[in-house]
Amino acid sequence: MAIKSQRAQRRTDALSKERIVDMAVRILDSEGESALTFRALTAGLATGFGAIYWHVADKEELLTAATDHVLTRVMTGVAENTDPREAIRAIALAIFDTVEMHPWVGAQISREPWQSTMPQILENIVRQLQALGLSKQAQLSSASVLMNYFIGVAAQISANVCLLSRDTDRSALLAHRAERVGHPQGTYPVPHLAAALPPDRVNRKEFLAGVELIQLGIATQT
Amino acid sequence: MAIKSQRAQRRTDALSKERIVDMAVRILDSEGESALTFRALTAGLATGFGAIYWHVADKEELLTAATDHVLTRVMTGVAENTDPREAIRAIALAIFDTVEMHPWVGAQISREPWQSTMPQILENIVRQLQALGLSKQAQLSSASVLMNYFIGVAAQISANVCLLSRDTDRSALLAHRAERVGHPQGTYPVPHLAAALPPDRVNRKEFLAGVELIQLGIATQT
DNA sequence: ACCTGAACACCGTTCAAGT
DNA sequence: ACCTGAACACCGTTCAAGT
Repeated sequence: MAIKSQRAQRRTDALSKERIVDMAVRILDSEGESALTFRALTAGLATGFGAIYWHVADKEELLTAATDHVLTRVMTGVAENTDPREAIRAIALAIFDTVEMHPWVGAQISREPWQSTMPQILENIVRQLQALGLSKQAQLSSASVLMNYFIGVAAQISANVCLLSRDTDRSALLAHRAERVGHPQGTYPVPHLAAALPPDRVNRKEFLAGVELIQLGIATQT
Repeated sequence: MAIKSQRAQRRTDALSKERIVDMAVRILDSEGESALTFRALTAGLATGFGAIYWHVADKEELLTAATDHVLTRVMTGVAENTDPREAIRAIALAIFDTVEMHPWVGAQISREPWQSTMPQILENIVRQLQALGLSKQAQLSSASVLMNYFIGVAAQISANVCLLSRDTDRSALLAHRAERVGHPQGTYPVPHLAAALPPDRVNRKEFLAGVELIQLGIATQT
């Protein structure tokens, strides 16, 4: 009933960029990146192509807006007035959890790293590094390592989710992997390691261990 | 003349996966990722679609094969019997230079990190970390940080090259960036930093500084 | 076994036309 | 100003047909 009255309203409430982005995020979350087409959008919003293109220039702009929307909501308020090391840890975890909840964000981050919210996150990290008393030079390389580590992990998570959703079962994926890994160069010293290390689901604990390793490196710069 | 005789031969020398991959690499290098279509391939090889699909299953397989081809050639012989720290440095530089020479490799690496040659590189890195005497646990997180840093940088390089080739001139790109960065959250403490840090061309020196920072972190684990 | 090329399904995007 | 939807250009992929 509530739905029906909303449907009746649908010509009353104007189409806005916000509503388009909301629908895009809903589609991306529920059916994955390949399901976000302009046709699916027009169907979900009950409009035509032109209506969407009136509010949004591109599919690219739509994707960055969606990423922006999800990331900013998570990043606001994170890392307020705590210890810099803790703040960096909190930022890292916020990114990790977001990408694991919305894998398409990971792909988008690695595709266009400096659009959307990423510059703000970078700036936040730099502020923490400043608080640690690092030199400008050390700030630069430290921030670069942290950001690129995040981007790399994000890309990996979304890639793994993509593979998992395509191949129906795990065993097929692993067989597929072993097959591709096994052959290429003749002798292959530690195949079990290479087959085991690329984790199907990047571990939160492992991710944090990486962050802490980087922080150890940063600590030597203070 | 040499070309003509080669053209006459074209039905004599069989189409092979290797020749297809070679042509793919040539197209990717000269005209970028968006230019690699099956139509361009058939035109370049003077065949039909079916001929290509006979040797190659997918566009995905074609891209991983192309990445494989470029990466293995660079990685073979790198880091033979030197100091582990030097070896890791050499691996890092090899990846960096490859991606800068073939930006599409960067995109592919971040899209499918564990197909193609990446597992071998990972395995090589783990061997170096083993030589440093790290514990299994430390090997894991150290290798993860290094690999993901590489993947993140690779993604960034290819993204920047994409942007640069799309926007004709640099100033337009920077203005575009400043516009997107300036607004989003009201106050924005260090805007010049955020505008300056995302480097249009990721610096080799900065990249190496990051590697060394990570190595400092690794050194605390020994 | 290996190759050809018309045909199919499906994209993003445009644009004349409506309100 | 804002919306509609047919139409366009361009993909990856298939497949009946050839050699």
